Amino acid sequence: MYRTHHCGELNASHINQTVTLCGWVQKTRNKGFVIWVDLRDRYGITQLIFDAERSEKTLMESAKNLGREFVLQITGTVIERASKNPNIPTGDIEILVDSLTILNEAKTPPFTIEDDTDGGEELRMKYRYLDIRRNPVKNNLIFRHKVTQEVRNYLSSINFIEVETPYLIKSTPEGARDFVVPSRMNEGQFYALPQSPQTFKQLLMVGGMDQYFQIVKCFRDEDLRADRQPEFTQIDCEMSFVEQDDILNTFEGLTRHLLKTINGVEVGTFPRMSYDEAMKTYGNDKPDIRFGMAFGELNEVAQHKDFKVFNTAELVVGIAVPGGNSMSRKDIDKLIDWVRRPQIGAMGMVYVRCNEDGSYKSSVDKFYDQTDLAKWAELTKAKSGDLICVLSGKTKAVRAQLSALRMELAERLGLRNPKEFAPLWVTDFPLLEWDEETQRYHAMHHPFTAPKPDHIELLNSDPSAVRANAYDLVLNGNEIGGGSIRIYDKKMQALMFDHLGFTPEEAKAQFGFLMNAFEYGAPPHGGIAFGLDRLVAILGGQETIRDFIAFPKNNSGRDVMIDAPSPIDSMQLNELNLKLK
RNA sequence: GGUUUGGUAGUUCAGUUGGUUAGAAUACCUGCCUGUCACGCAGGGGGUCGCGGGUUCGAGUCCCGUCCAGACCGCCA
Repeated sequence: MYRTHHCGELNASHINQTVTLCGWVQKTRNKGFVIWVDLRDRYGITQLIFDAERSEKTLMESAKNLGREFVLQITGTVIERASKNPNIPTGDIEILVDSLTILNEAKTPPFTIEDDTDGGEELRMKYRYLDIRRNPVKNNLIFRHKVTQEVRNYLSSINFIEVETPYLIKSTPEGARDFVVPSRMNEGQFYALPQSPQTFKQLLMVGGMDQYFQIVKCFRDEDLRADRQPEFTQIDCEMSFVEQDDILNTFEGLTRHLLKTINGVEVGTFPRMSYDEAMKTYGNDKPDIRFGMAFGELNEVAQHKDFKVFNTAELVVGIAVPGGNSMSRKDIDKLIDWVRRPQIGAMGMVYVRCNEDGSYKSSVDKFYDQTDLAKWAELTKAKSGDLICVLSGKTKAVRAQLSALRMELAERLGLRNPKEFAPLWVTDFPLLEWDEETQRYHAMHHPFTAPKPDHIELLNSDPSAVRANAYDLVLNGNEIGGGSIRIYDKKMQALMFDHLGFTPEEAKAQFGFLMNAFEYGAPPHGGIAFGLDRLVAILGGQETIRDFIAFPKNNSGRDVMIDAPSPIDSMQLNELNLKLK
């Protein structure tokens, strides 16, 4: 047996016991007459003591030569410290070491293994195994484990069955780019890694599994972000014989359970908001509702004056920034520069100062009097001391711009409290979305989403008006889950592919297996998938998912530790019948 | 593909208008230190200023190109 105890568990009650510990050298403090060594493992830190008076000379010598991150096994006696450290759980005791075994030596690590490390992102990724020794990363991984454990417990307790689905599947042109895998045995043919187990979980419903879930890796070959990795994990779920409400209630239950067991937060019934309403009120289909700053549409009161910019705009819309009137002219100018950055793309910004005395001072006083501005304040729910920011232009673009401004200001004002959780269901998503590039409709969710029954008629007359029983679960301004009621009728599915521009032959070649299955008694079904990485990060109070993934990829999709992707040798290429350009 | 910020000691960073031998902190090494725990004190070693080119009497600093990294936009059914 290597050890009798962990480095985090010993306290005054263990005094006089002989113990054996294993761990890494966090730090040595050599005072000459006495050497202290902080020994660290997953559970904590225990102080070892080597003493000129009480320890053998050879032992003192070996202790002197210990370097950071050496791996040790020590046996010694738990003794009370002469001077205690109230800051750590083991601070009352230390181990007077009798025997010391160096299990492994270590080079000096390239960054310090401490909570506030001096290491930069790139270095930490290259030596991720050292990074994982640090508390913040270690604790995130443990946190993630707790979340997945709770998910499995909860779903299992309500009759869900976890089923694994294949990773080597078929490439489809819809949606994100596929990662492809060449097949050696089938010359010139490729598998694709799943972007989601979507069709398989539907086939499991046809197979009568009734309530399925899977914590599963998915793959999308698209550019990365702080909250996006090319391989990521979903909590993928599907249910048979359900309506939208059944699914929303079931997974509201799961989410509430997680918030309670993981965060100790009790949340009431989740509010629901239609997609159209979310776009109108927050300019965004994943609004952060922890704070107000709802949009006020000002067309009625701001147009038909002499201000051309507004008169020619499709939408004039503003938000009230709480306490924003305290901003200096310079601050506001900076804010205007901010919205004019190409990433935001606004042409300019009109502002109204809401003075304490109830008067208004705007950047467009030439065109609007106090009565006009009072109406703006009413529509944006601005109070005295606020600043109203107004943007105008094409509806879609302006909403995106003002939404970005709203989030930025909320961040600056500290309104995005990571300890506060505001879940929201966004429902009634459009079924289809016009794509300018390919000049055709795309499925907004995916091509298996059912239109609302009373909207089927609209498919021919006004496709973009068709709404689906599709929904997203939004938490603190992040989409953490999304799903829909599926099509389970072959004819309906064929009609859907038709609207998406598939010929019947293409539809059959790519999704024939699904439509065939629908001919053998497919139950009505629907489901949802949660982005686990994102969910875990947000429950953990962060928005970047990388430190909740043991071995993440960098911005260019590289694993800098193992140096992947990398070329393969010509033997391998030959075997796969591949030739490089 | 685009916008933007950065790349200087092992590490995190500073480096003024282009001007002497490129600095600080920390880490590392040596010595000292009778209770440390961010230990302290004294000393020491450590640099292809990402790479290539240009301007100049002179470039870490200015210009062009390029590579790498971060954030964001496009993209992500």
